[in-house]
Amino acid sequence: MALTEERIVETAHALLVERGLPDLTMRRIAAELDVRPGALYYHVDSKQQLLARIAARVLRPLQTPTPDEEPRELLARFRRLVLPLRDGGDLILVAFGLDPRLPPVPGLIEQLTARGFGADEAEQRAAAAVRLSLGAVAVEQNAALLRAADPQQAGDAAREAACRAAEDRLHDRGVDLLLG
Amino acid sequence: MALTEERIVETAHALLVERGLPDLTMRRIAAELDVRPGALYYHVDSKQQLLARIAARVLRPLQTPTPDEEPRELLARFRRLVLPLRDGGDLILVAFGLDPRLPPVPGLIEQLTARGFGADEAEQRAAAAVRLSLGAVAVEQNAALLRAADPQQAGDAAREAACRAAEDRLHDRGVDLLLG
DNA sequence: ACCTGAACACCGTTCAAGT
DNA sequence: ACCTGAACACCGTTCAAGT
Repeated sequence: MALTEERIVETAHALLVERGLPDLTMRRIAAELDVRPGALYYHVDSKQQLLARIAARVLRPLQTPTPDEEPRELLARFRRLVLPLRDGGDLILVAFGLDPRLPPVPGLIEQLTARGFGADEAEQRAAAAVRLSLGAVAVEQNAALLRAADPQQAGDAAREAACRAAEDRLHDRGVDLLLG
Repeated sequence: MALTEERIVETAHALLVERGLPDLTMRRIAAELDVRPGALYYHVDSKQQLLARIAARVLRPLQTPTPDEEPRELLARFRRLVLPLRDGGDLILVAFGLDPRLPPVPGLIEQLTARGFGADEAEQRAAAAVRLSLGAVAVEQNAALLRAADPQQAGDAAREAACRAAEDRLHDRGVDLLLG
């Protein structure tokens, strides 16, 4: 099958889901596609650009908006999308640097204006909420990685669940304050 | 002069301030200290651990608390400390994964309780505010790097200042909502 | 047009051997 | 105890040459 940017992004996305961002190297992606590393650069400018495409793909489920979805539910979906990807927060952080109007921001603004916020107010609150979610996810993922690496805490499922629950509450609370 | 962990952290911190996180390699740090790369590993467990020490050093000015400092001013200082470091947000994000009670969190909690918030409430709001700041700084730094790399926008000082001002307002607004 | 082969200029980390 | 020399197993990226 011919190599295309589409296929590269697809394969890289699958690799991200399975192995996480640290293992997402150009050489591994090439190997997965049975191709020499240099071949990727005929279809893709750089790894940076490829990561941006992958991030957009990760967030694609948020682009088809469930109509009248509550702002906090939209953000919760955002969070659930990014959280399971190892170092996924870092990836999406880069993507938002590139394009601040990535999902779920436009949908969020729409819902907030529909709920009576002014245009500027809705825009600011949406941007702040996404930044809070991203910061929280990135901190949480780093903490989880470190717990996994620490032999003292590794495999402690109860502790893991407690940390997750605490971060969930924190996130909900912050989002409520920003969007309430 | 004898190589010590202290000297390594000091040199690495200086290198971070001058060149940014992407150029902060073990090999460069070693070269700066006129030593072979392997020598660092006699004093430091890993790059990861070294980065955590550097992050703590970056945040040290926040540990000596200006008495009765307004919560938003404390967070503004946090932001001003991290923002000028190239990819500094990423570094501090890792550090907070390691230790969620890094400055300015303890001082922030203290100020919030002094202003009448309950202990849990103060803790949650402080954590949320730091996560918002970190997410905002990371997004902003990535955006600035991309603008600098884009020949179309590079060197446009007016646009740069406008972006900065917009992010400042966004940050202040978010912090007010979380700490108000 | 599309890909290979091979290189360039790097990484973090380890470890026997030297002092 | 502390450091060097040298290697190991990787990176992203480029580019002449092949098809």
